[in-house]
Amino acid sequence: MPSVKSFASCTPCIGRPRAFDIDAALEKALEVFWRKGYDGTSLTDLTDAMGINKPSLYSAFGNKEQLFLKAIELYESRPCAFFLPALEKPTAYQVAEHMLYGAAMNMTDTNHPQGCVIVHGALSCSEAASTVKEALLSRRVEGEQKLRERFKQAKAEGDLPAHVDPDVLARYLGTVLQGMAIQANNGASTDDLRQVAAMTLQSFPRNNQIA
Amino acid sequence: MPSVKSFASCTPCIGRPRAFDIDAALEKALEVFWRKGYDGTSLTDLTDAMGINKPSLYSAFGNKEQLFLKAIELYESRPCAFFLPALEKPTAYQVAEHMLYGAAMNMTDTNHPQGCVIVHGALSCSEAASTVKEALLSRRVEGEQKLRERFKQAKAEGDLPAHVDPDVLARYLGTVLQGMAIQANNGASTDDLRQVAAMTLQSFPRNNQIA
DNA sequence: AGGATTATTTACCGTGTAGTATAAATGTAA
DNA sequence: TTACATTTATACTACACGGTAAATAATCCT
Repeated sequence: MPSVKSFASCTPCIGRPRAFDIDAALEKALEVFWRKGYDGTSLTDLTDAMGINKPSLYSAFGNKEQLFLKAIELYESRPCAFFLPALEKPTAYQVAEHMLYGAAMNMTDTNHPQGCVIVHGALSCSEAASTVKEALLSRRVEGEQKLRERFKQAKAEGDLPAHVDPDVLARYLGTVLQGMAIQANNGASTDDLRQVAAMTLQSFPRNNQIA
Repeated sequence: MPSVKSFASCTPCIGRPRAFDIDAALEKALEVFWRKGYDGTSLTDLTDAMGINKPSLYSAFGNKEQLFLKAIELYESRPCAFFLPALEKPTAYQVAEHMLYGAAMNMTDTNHPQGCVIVHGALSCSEAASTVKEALLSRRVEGEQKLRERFKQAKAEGDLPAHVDPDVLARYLGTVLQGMAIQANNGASTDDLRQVAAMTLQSFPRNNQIA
């Protein structure tokens, strides 16, 4: 996960300089998409939040769809993102643990909208914006794929009992995480989601567990 | 749960008779909302699917918002609904079991759109339609409330160990069900969701279980 | 200073939206 | 047959949407 500085076109050295911070504007755009979904966000919502005009938005980011995709990139590479760091924990149980508690913390953080922009965006996305829909779907599929591979590796390392199915484990964890996104969007508290995390971990196999 | 025949205004005995079946039209409307969400469904989508014109729709159902609310009523009272019947199972474990497997079956049933219209509708609903948003939110809150009460009753009956918290159980189950709705909407199969249901039940306390 | 290049502002375009006014069509009741 | 009540179809309104053309402003390079 490289620390990318800017997700948009690099600033040229010639011509009138851009009057706004392109990364700060993208942060604002992400915040709006996060709160209102893709279709629910209008260009007026975006330009108001970003403090720029429509032509500036179009010249800097292409169009609404490309702006959204860039916002999603930013979302996944944020320092507070919990998914990728959790994958690197030493045991499968710890992977699940960090992912669940990280989600409980992140999805209810009041410094940004509640829930998950990927889950919210996908459901509030008409079939007219099929590119966006598919991009978001593939993100979630990729996420579960990474979980599967991580658990497969854990099994190979003897970190998980031989009888467990990494596919099922990954799907179960993915389902709970997506459910937590809905709960957070509904106003659930951090502790509410922590309790869900604890329950979820009860059915998660550890090494040497009879299960 | 009475077997209501019609969710719309009763047919008068005088004047030009209505040329369409109002309940069949409502079924069609539900199907569209289910597939496309609230904001994602246009009046043209609705009138096309229902086979009627806009003025007929407005005179029969009021407006888009009221039509949606009536469609949700229909959704919850359908014969294939799984939530309320599951609540009446004799033990808490069986309640959870029937609800999870019922959801796995229902949400992937190819006779209608995948997932849950309440989850999908709420997320694809701009703040302009705050009435709809709140109505859907209260449905989910009520659902979890019913689960809580059912598990509280189970505890009083000695059907659940003394140390379990009905609130946590209800929230956990609700979270998984909502996650399953997302998974189904993403194209998960019935078996995929059945596996999730089985995993979920592993952390669900039974009577006389050490847990 | 004077192009060249890029960003900003303002005003606009075509389309799709939810919702409605109006009048014709179709039935019942007297 | 006539009066009445209601639904139908057509056409329309006002507005918000995503996106853009044209002119102006600000900077760099020569």
